[in-house]
Amino acid sequence: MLPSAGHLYAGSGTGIETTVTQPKQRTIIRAGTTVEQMVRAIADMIVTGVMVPGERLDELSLAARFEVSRTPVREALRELGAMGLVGREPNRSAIVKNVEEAHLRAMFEAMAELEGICARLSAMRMTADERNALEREHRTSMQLVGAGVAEDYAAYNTDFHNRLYRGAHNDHLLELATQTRARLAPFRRAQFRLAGRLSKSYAEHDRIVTAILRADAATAGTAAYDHVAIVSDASTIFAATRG
Amino acid sequence: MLPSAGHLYAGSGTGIETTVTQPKQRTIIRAGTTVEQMVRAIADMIVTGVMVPGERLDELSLAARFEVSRTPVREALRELGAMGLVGREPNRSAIVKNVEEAHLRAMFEAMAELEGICARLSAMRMTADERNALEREHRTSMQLVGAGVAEDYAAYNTDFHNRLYRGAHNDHLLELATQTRARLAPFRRAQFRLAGRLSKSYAEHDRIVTAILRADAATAGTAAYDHVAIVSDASTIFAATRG
DNA sequence: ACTGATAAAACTGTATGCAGTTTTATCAGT
DNA sequence: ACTGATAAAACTGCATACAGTTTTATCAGT
Repeated sequence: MLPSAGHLYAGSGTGIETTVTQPKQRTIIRAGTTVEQMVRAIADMIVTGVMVPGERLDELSLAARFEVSRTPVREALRELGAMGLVGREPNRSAIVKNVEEAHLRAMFEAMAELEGICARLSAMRMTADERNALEREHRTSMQLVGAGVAEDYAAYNTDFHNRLYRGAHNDHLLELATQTRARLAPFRRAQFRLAGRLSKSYAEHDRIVTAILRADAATAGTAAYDHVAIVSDASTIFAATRG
Repeated sequence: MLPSAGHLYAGSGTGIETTVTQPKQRTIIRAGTTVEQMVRAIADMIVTGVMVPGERLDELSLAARFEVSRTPVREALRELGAMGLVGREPNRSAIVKNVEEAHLRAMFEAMAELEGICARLSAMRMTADERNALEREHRTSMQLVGAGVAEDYAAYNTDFHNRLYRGAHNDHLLELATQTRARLAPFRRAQFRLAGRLSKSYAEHDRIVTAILRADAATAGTAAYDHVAIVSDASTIFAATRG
């Protein structure tokens, strides 16, 4: 599987790896269903520029490429359509959408606002247990920074942000944040490959955690907003250089 | 098609109408593909409570219900999953996601935050034309309040809020707001039947409009937040009485 | 050569079939 | 009666097949 996209995964930490001989345990990484794998793979190819905007994604070619039938390909394309990464019209091939500058910025801006809200609400609503867990995990993550394994830190990072979303104690907000984050995932994946980003990220997290532990809602909100805004900047630069 | 959901469309304005005798021209309304129709039909059934949270959506039953094969059903379910209306896990039936009491409050809170953000950004970013249009429409709506036709005011109200969402000049925020609003729609509908709600709504709009015209972002944000929060209160009361 | 009609190829939309997984029902052992 | 094992039924994931639509290639008429 993933014949042409394979190299994308070699060091990207999505951990798909489909050596048939190996049982698909892989701790918690869970490769997921065929369709999920394809969604991620294609999403990555789109945002990394391997597939250029306007490029046709015909089902048969993709099926051949991923060595599956057209059925899962169709489902993957539909999901990518819902994610806004590909355009779809009846009886026409799906085409790679131009995730152009403007919309990317919009998504990051929205993400920043959402994270800000979650952090603010977390500062007000997190239980003692949640605060303790947040602090504990945050401290632990320092070691990951030292180790410099981007892959591990990315996994922790996801966990950290999910804690913020859940800490707001608002299911719908959690859903909106998760959803937006999922859409930005492919853009963010490339992020941690940048030098020095890890320790900066940790410092930013620290500001957020400290504010939340102090129940300082306003500071937590702005800190979280800024954290995303920074990633946004770095990411748009990346997007600009690839085009 | 749409055997059980048919009545939903009779007066709902989604304009699907599937009388087979009629050619599917329908100007620009475009019924769309089978899958699109199903997505909308199922989404409506979920949101209107015809399908209750936790209910299993097994593919075979749906296929029978809509008189199609499982393939389009699967694609519809995948899209609904991406929309967040149904939950999906590998090898399990899709299930209708929760829209219960607690979640309802969460949705209103999230909606308030989103409206607040949109109003704030609108105050900063609306073009002169947008501001003028907003003011003009707002003034016109006063007559609707006088007439007291809740239905007409509701239509205007939707328009007003959409202006706010668009005024933020952020596609993704527009999407999140629209999506959340759509989910709350059924709960909000009963709102305007409450006595005195119309003129109160107008007054609240007025505060928002004034702030936006003055480019007073902070005031616009809080005014919009409060506007939704008020509707939320009235609505949760309603929700309590119906259950 | 150039346009327009026409046929072939390519491709999407949907149906159906099979393999593997999960759920449900049945029944022996206690 | 009640638990746990086991077999049957139900259902999902994926593959394949076919019908209908769109695109491309070909060729007659100018």
